[in-house]
Amino acid sequence: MYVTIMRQKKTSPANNVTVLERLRTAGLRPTRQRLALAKLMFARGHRHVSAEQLFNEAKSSRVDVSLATVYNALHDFTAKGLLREISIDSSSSYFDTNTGSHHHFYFERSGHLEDIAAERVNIASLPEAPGGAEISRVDVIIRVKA
Amino acid sequence: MYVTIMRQKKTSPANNVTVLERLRTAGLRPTRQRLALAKLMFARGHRHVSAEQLFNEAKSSRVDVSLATVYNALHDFTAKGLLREISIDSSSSYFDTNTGSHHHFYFERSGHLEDIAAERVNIASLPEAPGGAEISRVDVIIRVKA
DNA sequence: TCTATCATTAGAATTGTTCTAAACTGCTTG
DNA sequence: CAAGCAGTTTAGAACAATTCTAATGATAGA
Ligand SMILES: [Mn+2]
Ligand SMILES: [Mn+2]
Ligand SMILES: [Zn+2]
Ligand SMILES: [Zn+2]
Repeated sequence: MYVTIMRQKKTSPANNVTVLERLRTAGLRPTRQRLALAKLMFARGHRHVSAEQLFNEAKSSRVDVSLATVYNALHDFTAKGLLREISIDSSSSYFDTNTGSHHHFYFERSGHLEDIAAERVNIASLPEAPGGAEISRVDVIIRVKA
Repeated sequence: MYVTIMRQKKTSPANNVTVLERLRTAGLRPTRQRLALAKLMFARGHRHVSAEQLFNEAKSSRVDVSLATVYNALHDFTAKGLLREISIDSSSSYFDTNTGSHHHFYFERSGHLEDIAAERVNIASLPEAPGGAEISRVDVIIRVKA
């Protein structure tokens, strides 16, 4: 048997390569599941996605992964700096494909998050952390009644 | 039977009156449970308390309330503006006795929250909310590696 | 190709929180 | 000071997000 039939959904080769390289560079084995999930996450622009959402997208795309794998992948990606985890509404957490410095609008009615470029928030001064502790990041969340 | 024996833990009358008035003013019936919980919450300075924490404090103080009542009270207090709910770590939410405008240090290791007076954070400029939506509040969270 | 290591999985378990529906209590009215 | 109703409390069940378990499967280096 020398023929392998490829029946995977077609995606742009460039996209494939990019995602594969991103995983390898991050030190993550590019398994079938992680590749598929990473493609779903990173294909379109920046997003704020919950585990449940990604799990459903996977199902819709006929990517057969378990929910545990979705959580594992999201946490692994986060640990390697490919994603950032955000908890605003304590009901569930979002994974942000935008890992650069930025802030958020939070639409209270819908629970939706929208990025704010770092430059659009001008912080003139901040207090120093108690005991000179290191600041790991500053999050600004603008809660909007909408 | 004309004698009612009072075996409640003694608290300063002033404190009692204050808490009772706060509940009444807020439009909340000052029930035995709410009074006890409000006293625990507001007795010492500003705090960030989880439902579980308050439930345990109640037990320690021999205040016999159910966990459902703790949740009900915390949410009722929040709805009436006596508390403010904060969700940073998605594992559970905190209730903040400081309802004025202020910000927070978040100690990532311990999960502890510490207030920052509003004046200590100087925001020079903020973007307008999309569609001119009303901003309900701006939260600044300084995450500290400690 | 072999194999150690790492990843995936189904389903059970855990945890914070909410729901249910019955018992109870604060408050107003007569 | 009843009576009675709306608002409250409660035990425990139910829920939903997430994590764990332990067995199976895949990856990558030798
Ligand atoms: Mn998480
Ligand atoms: Mn809540
Ligand atoms: Zn974002
Ligand atoms: Zn606070």
